[in-house]
Amino acid sequence: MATIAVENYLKHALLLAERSPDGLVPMGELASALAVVPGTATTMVKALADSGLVVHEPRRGLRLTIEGRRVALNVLRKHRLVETFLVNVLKMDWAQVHAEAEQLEHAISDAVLDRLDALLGHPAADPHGDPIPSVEGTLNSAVYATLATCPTEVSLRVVRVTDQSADFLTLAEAHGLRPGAAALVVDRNLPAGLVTLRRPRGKPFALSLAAAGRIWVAPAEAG
Amino acid sequence: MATIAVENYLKHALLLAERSPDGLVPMGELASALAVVPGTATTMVKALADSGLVVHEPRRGLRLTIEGRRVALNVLRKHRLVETFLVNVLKMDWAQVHAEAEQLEHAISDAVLDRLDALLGHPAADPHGDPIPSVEGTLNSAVYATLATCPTEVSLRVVRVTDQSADFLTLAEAHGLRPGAAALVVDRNLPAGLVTLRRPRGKPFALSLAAAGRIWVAPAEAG
DNA sequence: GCGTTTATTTTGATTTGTCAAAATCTATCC
DNA sequence: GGATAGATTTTGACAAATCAAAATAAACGC
Repeated sequence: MATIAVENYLKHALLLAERSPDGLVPMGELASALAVVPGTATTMVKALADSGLVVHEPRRGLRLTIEGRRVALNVLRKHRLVETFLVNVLKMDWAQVHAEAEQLEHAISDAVLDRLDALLGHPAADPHGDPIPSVEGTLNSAVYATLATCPTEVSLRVVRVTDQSADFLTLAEAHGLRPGAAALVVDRNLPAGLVTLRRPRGKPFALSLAAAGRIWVAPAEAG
Repeated sequence: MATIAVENYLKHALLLAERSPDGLVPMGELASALAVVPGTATTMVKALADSGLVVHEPRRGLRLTIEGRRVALNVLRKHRLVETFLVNVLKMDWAQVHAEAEQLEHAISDAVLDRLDALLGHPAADPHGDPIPSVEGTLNSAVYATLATCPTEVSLRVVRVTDQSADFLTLAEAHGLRPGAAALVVDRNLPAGLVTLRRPRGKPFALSLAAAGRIWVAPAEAG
């Protein structure tokens, strides 16, 4: 079995690879995602390469192998199903559950995972809207517009909030910006870096462009 | 926070201390409970003593300090509540859940623990009948008779099955010997090392004295 | 009471994952 | 085309947890 450290390296490598067009993950990015100095990442990546979980391209970065990706998806599936369980069943605050799931994702067996998945009704996404990898190992990575890029004055539905920090999630919650929520961009002021939003029956409020870019949306009528 | 290894040492020290009249746990017993070579246990116990979690009495054994006992009870509470959750909510096999809980007990936070406890209705014992320590840190350690020691031809109720091995639990399950089940000792043949039992509307069957000694019982009418 | 058995402790080595800091590439910029 | 800034790798060290095997202490038997 992969150790906790190995699972974490692979999980973060997957998340970074998904956001890179060619699947190549630079060492430095991996190191800072893991809060580790670059040299540590190099050492570990070489060990992972020896185990056939990644391919190390010296001075360029790393790529997950099929096997490495399989392990990473399994960890990510555990993480997101655990988050869903914590929010939907234990009624915990969605701003806290990321930290909890960081621990539990390494302790939960595949057998428990399957039961949990069934209990939750095989959800497609976690409470933040992050897609849950299927048992077969596919990850829905559809790309949506964000509040920073979508058309204005059009009815929207929040589909995903891509920030795990408790502070940001608490802020989003305070404005009702959870996946499924309806919203509308009233105005976007690029020079000022501000986006003005309105929720049904709510007052308009502003968000920074950076924050708006972390909230993914779809047209209100879409499934 | 205590590491996983530290939590395991303390948990096993507590379980062994409970079964020792003076609370002194010999090194060898601790080492074999942890499946570790004796020298390793010595090294670790000295480190635990430096942290104030145990008192090391050289060549005699160790004792938990108040603080060590507090940590151990917290781990044990997590273990047993997790087992209860796995059986009662996820409907897992009671023979498997011990192994699952061994991992989860180190990954679950106190916040999750509290929610779980509430969800389960603050149970007093896990599916094996092992008492669940309270949040305040008290452990009900009432001593019961076992099928190896109780009177014969008297109606009984199983209260606890003190063996974590999957094989033993599967056997007990096959005979319906779960906590709460009614049973009666038909005969006890000490020279042969055999106990003959009967369950309501069931055929008599035999168990070894060793196995019978792991099944705790109370008179049927008792609460 | 003295030797033998048994438990415990010591010693030296190993594995895993980490950091600090020096060395080494690579890309780019006039 | 050579200096330089940036990222990456190397090197040496360390902490945690472990094992193997030698050394030591305690208990027991007769």
